[in-house]
Amino acid sequence: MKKQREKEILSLLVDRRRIEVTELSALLGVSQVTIRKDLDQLEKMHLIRRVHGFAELSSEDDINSRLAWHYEEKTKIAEKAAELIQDGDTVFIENGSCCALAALTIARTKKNVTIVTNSAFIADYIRPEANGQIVLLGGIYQKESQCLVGPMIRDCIMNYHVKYCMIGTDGWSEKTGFTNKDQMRAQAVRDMSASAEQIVILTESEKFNAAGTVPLNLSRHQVSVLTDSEIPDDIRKKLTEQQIEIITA
Amino acid sequence: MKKQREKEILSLLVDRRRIEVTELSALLGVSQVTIRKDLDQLEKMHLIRRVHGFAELSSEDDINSRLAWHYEEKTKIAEKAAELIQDGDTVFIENGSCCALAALTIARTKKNVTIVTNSAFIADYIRPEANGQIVLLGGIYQKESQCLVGPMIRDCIMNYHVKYCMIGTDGWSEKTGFTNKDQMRAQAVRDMSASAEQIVILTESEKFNAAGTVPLNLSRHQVSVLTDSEIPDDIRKKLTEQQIEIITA
DNA sequence: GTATATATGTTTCATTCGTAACTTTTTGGA
DNA sequence: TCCAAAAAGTTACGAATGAAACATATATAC
Repeated sequence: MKKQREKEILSLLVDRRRIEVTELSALLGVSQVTIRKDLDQLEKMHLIRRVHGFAELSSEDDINSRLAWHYEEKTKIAEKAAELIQDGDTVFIENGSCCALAALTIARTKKNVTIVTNSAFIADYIRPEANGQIVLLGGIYQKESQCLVGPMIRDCIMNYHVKYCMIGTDGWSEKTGFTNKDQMRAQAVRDMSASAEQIVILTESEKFNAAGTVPLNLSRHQVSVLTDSEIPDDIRKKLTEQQIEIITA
Repeated sequence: MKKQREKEILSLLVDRRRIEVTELSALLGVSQVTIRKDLDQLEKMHLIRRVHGFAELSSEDDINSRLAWHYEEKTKIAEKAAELIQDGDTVFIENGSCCALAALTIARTKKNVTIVTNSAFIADYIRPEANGQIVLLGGIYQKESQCLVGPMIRDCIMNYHVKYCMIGTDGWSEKTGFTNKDQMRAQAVRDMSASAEQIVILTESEKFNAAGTVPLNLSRHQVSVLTDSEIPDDIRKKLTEQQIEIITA
């Protein structure tokens, strides 16, 4: 299968954080030159960083390194998300690795789409590819996540009303619904959602295993979940009972 | 003199964009290893990028590469700018290479300073060093300059009122005053200035040689210029006649 | 003034790097 | 089914790299 080896390299890196070129070459049974070409590719996609003799994941809690985890599923989810968008649309995209990939896919495949986001990471990430407008919402800059939070978000978002707001999550449970790690970011999500007709949650099915700490409380909105096909049937059933639409990529 | 050689490397790079390690070594009469150590240093400062066998400036119209040009003067100007700020202050900083250095210097040397900026570049640039808060103003994201413009800036800035607003410029003449290349960014400067008591323009004296295309029209504000000591006497005189204070670094 | 540390620069060497030319595998028509 | 073009992988090699051990200059303390 195409790119199979690149995925293996990624999952090895997710485990080990740092591997020598020589070791990769031995492990995967191909020449070092081949490995280097793969690594060059992965570096172009910002998934890894190269140093003399090694390859390593970008940096600890960077979105880039989170992208390496379950990259294939995320790619599929992002492609499906892009299908929701038409040329010329405006869409809200919140912070998170799935969202970043979705934004990139939209920027690459659609024409003249305005992407409104509270993520400085995403703005920079799609910068080289975007042909439409990028709008960054103002706020307090969270240094680790590179996203913007705080009351300014609400002031900024009032200038817009859109159909789709794409958001990430770090967990789910039947009681809490979708969750998040951070109060400030959760509030940013709510503020952005308030000016959108429909919330689309982008997440790998694995996240359904456990809930995070801060419930997003999105119950008043029309919510869809866009996830991979591995989502278990029982969870699928529970989500449907809660009037949440499920789209699988 | 300390770091003399690094400066020479920089100015060579500004001319040529791309030089081999071997050539640098021959030109400056030191070993390749020494050159490599210098280049490692410069890369740490984000002034250059290294590729196998070469060193090159970051990328064409990136702020990083503009930093390499007159780096020494800019450093001095940035240090002087930082002296204006006290621990705990809030300061506006606009986009531009001098401003980026000033923001970095403030972040490094002051405690708990809130930096409010319309430059996503600066937010990211000072991210690792900042101990205080960074606030990014919302707006349309200009892809090349990574700064934010448009009417949203005004909405965001209304939440603040500060003493100093630090801005860059690309030129000056007696008739136009300070200028800029871009209407949108000029308006962002005006909007930010409106909530500040004093405008501080950070610029190398070289910029006084010619005016750009878009006048900033700052005449209603108290304006200071922070520049290097090479500013010619006649210009110094003209600025003083226009009630513009001159601070030399 | 001398000794001790610290920064700067050099030499050497095994290892890694990118490029080019060549081989194998996949792909997509006729 | 077969063939040509494109993609993926390999081999080979000179040049560039980082690390370590050593040398020299500069600063700091006593």
